[in-house]
Amino acid sequence: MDQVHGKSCSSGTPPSEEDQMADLRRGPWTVEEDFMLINYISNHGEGRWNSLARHAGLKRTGKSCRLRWLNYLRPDVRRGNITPEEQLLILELHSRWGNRWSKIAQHLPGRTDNEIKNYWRTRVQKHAKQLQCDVNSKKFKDVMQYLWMPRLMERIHAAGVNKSSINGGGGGGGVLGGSDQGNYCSLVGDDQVEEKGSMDEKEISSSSLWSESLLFSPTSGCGNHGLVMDFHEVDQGWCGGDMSDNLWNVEQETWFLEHNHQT
DNA sequence: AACTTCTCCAACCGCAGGGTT
DNA sequence: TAACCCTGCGGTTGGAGAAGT
Repeated sequence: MDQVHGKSCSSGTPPSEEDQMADLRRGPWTVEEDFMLINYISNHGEGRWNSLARHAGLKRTGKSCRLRWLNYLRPDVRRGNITPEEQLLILELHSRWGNRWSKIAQHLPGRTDNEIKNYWRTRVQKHAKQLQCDVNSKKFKDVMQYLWMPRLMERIHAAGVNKSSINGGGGGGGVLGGSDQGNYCSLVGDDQVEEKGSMDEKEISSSSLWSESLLFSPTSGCGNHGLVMDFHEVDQGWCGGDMSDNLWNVEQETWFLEHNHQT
């Protein structure tokens, strides 16, 4: 399905600018195109994408080349499943910045804004839909804050314990369990999206978030903030249980919403 | 096996902002 | 300072493959 935009220029006179535009390729990249782009960038570096596209002999727009490079060909692009750490960070940063995908991506080394955006749309938004709430609603933010993020932290914690090499943190931290100020949960509260009194970017470097996450003690994060958090009557215990893939649990989340968001 | 529906993600589009002429 | 170009961002789309019937 090689799509070529419009007519192709016939032999004879050199192609006009219009013809060149009309001859631009669109759609999926071929191996040859990838090779040409990689080769050119390795010799000349990236940037100035329009002229790069011309000089590399690619019948693509500069935009297309840039996108292909940044989202796919760059050597440091990470592929594969989003890890719990990354998921937690995405939820966390999205709660702070909203759909600022590129900004969020800066804190996930090797992940592209496109990938994070896709993750959000295909997983998180879909799940919000299942819960019949808007991703920007208080309800949804509460689910994120009180269910998903603790679950993720629990997973990370468990994984860390299994590896027996958590950075000296260990138990008791209870980042989620403390008062409302300054703890992990507070980041998601209210309708904040953007940096009022903006925290310095350094302040939310991934390393600080990791350490916060790893300090979390699963049992301490549950019963606080005056919210009803006793899920024992719901299948699949809320704290503990199978850590393999229970981030999304519509039943539990519906229960949570029913007991905390009666309308 | 054939068909339909769903999911995921690569790639496109339009727009905004910044730099240059 | 207006016009143009380039880059980057966020939203959206379309197709391939997986899953379901």
